[in-house]
Amino acid sequence: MRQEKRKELTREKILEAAKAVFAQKGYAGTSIADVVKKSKLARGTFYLHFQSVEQVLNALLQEIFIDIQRYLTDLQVEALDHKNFKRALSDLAKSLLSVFQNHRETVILLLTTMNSEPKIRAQTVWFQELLQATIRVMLDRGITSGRLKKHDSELMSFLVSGGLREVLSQWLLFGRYNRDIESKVDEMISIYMNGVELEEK
Amino acid sequence: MRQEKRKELTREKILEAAKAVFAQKGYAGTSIADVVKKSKLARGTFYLHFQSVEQVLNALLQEIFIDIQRYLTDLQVEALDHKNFKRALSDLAKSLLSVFQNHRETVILLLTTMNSEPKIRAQTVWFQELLQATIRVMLDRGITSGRLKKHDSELMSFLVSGGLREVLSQWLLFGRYNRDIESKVDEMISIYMNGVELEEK
Amino acid sequence: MRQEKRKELTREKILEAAKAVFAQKGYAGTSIADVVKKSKLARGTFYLHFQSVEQVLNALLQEIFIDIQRYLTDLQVEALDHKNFKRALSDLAKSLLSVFQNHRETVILLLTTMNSEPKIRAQTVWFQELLQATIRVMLDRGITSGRLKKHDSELMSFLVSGGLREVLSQWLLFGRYNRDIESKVDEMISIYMNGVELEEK
Amino acid sequence: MRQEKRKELTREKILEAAKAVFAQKGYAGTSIADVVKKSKLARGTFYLHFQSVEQVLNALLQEIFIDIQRYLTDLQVEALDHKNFKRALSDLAKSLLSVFQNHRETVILLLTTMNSEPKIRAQTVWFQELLQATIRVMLDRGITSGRLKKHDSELMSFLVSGGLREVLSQWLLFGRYNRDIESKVDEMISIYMNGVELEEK
DNA sequence: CATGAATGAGGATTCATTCAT
DNA sequence: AATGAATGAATCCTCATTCAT
Repeated sequence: MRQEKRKELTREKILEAAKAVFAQKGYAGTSIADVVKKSKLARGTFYLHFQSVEQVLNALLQEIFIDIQRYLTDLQVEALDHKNFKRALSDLAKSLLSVFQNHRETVILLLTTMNSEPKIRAQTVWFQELLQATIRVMLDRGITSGRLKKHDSELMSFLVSGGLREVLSQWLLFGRYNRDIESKVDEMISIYMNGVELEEK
Repeated sequence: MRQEKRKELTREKILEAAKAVFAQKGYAGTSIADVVKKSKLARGTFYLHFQSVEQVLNALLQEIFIDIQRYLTDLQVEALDHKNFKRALSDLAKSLLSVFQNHRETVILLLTTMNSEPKIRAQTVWFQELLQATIRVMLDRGITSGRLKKHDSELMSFLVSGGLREVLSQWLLFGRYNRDIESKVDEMISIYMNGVELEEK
Repeated sequence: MRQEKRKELTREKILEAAKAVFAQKGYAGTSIADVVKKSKLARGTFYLHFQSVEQVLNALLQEIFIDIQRYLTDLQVEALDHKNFKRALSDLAKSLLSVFQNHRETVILLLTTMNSEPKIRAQTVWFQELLQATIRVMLDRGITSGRLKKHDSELMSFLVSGGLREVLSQWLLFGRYNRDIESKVDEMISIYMNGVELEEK
Repeated sequence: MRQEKRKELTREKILEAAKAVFAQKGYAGTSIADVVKKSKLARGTFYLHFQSVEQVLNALLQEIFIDIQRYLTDLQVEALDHKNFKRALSDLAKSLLSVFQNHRETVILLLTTMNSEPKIRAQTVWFQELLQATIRVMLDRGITSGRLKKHDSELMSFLVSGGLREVLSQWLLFGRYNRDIESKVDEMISIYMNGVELEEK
């Protein structure tokens, strides 16, 4: 029993080391040797836990995936039934942001890793697909219930997930909106809901 | 004089070979050896023209950069002065798409390369920044002229560029919208302009 | 614990291989590949122990340096206090020669490597400087004690170390004096002590 | 005829460039590419004049060889017949030094190149051999004429050439004796002639 | 379970050399 | 005679992977 704990601890060390190296050199630029050196473990030890750097990336993304998935499924349920629709959306978005905040390093890893070469892409599509599916479900419900215009909900989900991703990048990668991220979220929602064009009288 | 032509030709061969390998293995996965093998030139010849794969990427992106920049600056001028604002936007977006279409392979390279590790990011930011700057100028003019709501034009530019990028990815990377890309563009514009929420009566 | 021994053994193999290649091709002409081939180890193994051929040279010279230094400091102490000065000098010189004899290959390496390009020179100056310093100390003591003429002891140390080096080269590099090296040493001392000019009567 | 002059000029450019690169990187460390780059000529041009870096070294040493040889043969003739023997030696040594002074760069090249690996050694032995032969001839004449003690003139020539070489190195390589080289020469001669030991009364 | 020395395949880079212009 | 683009062998160096301890 104690040996298992020890093993788990070593695995954790490798993940931590990998996270640090990824942040510094980027995923594509890190070798097993890099992770081993950072972890201060022996070269052979790495292979007892992972077979490749890719697997480490996978394990890291796995962790955040579960969190995000839970949040989204939990929250989307209530959102559209709520009387104050925008308010519900705003709450959803903000709590999503807090999840990202908690996994800051991993989300950055996700952002810099998404859409790169095919092999890695396979490990990250879930993020976009999950986001897009959630948005789409909400939109479809909104359309069905007569609250939203009859737009192509798939296209709409692309626009929103893309916009969200860009704002996320600006926030986590480039340090913008460190303070007023929450108020910006409300503005985003307002734009998607009501558009930017002024009505002519 | 003919020798210079020959050199230029060799350079072109390397760029073509690189484009092909990038498309197959992704940027991060391609070695100088790969490019050399594909180009069927000698190993040493590569170093006569480039120092690293990164420089090849750079040269490739350079080409498209000039095209895109010219298009955007040319077109943005007219757009907002036009009487039919949406129509002007639609035209702009569509001609931009045709530029992307012409540089299909390079745009894919750009999409899969953007936002990856810092070193490469530096070579691709211009794309997002150019796009965002263009959008922002248009929005600011729209706001000043009283046609658009007073939203944060920077935030708005993030949303639009992000949305556009995602749609581009879906189109060029995943083969969606091969036929009706043009009609989708009009729908996108409509969403950003008027929002998705139905007015309550 | 046995693993460390194994490592030390491998290191020794590399040093031996290097010594052999140096002797055959000369330092400047030997590549890492040469040493690896001679040692029959894997290419990567070399880098586990050294970073460059230069470092190997260094390690080789280090060994002899310690021996020579010990001899010189041990012996110089007694020499000048001795009643029979020439005899003491002769003993010192001869035991120094025996050190050189024992490290034959490395001394040859030293002789062919000294005074070459700056980078290597830095690793070999100690030899000349050590020799010259020792000689100088002895001379200064001889002058102070009134046994030697008041010549510039630095200049004198240059002459003696240079002469010694040349004789060494003739002996170890070109195979001269294989038998009567000892009697030659006495003649050298005699020359430095009493000069070559006959007194006029 | 003019073409020959042009060719000679190009050859000179290569020699000059080589001299500069040798001084900076040392002989062993310079490639044809280095010399070509420094000379600002085309790669192919090098091969019209030389086949290897070694040949360039050779050409460079050739120049100084002729000068030195002439000096030595001219001067040794008179020296020993002179009434004031030491004075004659002193003159000889000093004019030799002035030859070295004029070929400063090449002599440094010679000093850093002598006694290195076999292939190069072959090109530089003439220097030591010439020096030693000259010294030996003088000594032998001195012995025959009853002016010098009956030492082994070969051994003596090794001592003197070695000492001279060391002093040369100190002077040209390490910048010692920049001013008083001439007075040091007289001291050297005095040492070799009369020794350093004080006569007991 | 953890260690780290050794391996050798493979990619990066340099260099002498050729040859068409 | 001079040029410089192209060549490919040779070297340098890193990396994932194995295995005895």
